[in-house]
Amino acid sequence: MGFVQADPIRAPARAQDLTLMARVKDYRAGDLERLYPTLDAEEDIIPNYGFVTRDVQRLLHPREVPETRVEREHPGLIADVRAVLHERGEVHPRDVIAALGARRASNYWGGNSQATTRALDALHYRGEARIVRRDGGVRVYGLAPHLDALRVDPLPTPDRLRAVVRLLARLYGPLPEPSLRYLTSLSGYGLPHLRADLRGALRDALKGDLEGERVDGVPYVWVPGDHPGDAPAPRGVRIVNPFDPLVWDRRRFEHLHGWAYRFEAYTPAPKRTMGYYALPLLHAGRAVGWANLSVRGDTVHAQIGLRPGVRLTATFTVALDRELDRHRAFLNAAQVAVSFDQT
DNA sequence: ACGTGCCTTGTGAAAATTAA
DNA sequence: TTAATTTTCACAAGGCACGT
Repeated sequence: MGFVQADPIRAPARAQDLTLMARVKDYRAGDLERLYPTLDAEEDIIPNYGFVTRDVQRLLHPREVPETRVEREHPGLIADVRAVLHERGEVHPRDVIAALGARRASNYWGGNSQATTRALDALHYRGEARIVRRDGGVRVYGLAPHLDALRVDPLPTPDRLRAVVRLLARLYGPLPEPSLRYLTSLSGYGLPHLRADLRGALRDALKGDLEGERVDGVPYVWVPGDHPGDAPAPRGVRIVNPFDPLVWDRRRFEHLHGWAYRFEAYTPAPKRTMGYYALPLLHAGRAVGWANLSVRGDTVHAQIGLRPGVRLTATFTVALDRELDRHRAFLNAAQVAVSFDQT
């Protein structure tokens, strides 16, 4: 995949775990965090925050970063945090609070965070630090000599840009051209000084690297070898997370499945129609509804919503039970309790 | 109390398309 | 060729589930 998007909300498991359990045999919730130090994995941004291989990370560095908000709000703090990191070699956010004191900083999403933690994040963004592991989901920071080396000997910029667009097209394609444009612009956060060139790289890819066809008048694109007609017809039921590449592009979802899936975490509770963290549910490749999963005690509670007109055939319920049992094992639970939303 | 992530919606600007 | 209209793009703003 090259990139797996991270999200910490456990409903029922972190997004990265859900994405991986759909693709890795016998994957269990928490495996990525547990095995991360032994894997060819880094945390970085393309097109969003998540986990990348080092080959992919080389496309993103060296990164020329404009002044971040925490640097503006707390002049000099990042130098102090850098000094603590270099002195210890490895720090948990609470170590830095202990060393430098607690100070508030506003974060991008409108909330408050510890200023020192924002500064660690800024060092990571700048390629001056890496995530060495997570401690119960909390990032532990260390030095990043492999990124220092890239400052001296970077990949050629045109190669980096071309590979970024190809990665997006491979991971999220086949997909509508405007969606690839959107993914490319989002990736500008991972390559802030190459934003304009990224647009050019997309133009070049559309003329050269990628293939495409119109579907119902919508221009779809993909990397050579990924022609949608070549994929085997999917079978069974699959419950996937909101950030899975299979459903990430809401435009494609709506075009292919005929209804709008929405991530409703930002929707005020009374206005939600599916649920805070409803997971798209597919049967034989068609999105037929959603699932809200939670673990209480040793039981996975599955609340299933179905689109109008979807019937509970024997084929469907057997396949659903099989999928829920996969989730039960993944979540290390003993049993499953299923209920259906009234529609 | 804190750490952790981000998608959707609204708005105005720009670009593309169509009409004059 | 220019004006009008439609479509696309870019940006800003905002909240919460869950575990420690």
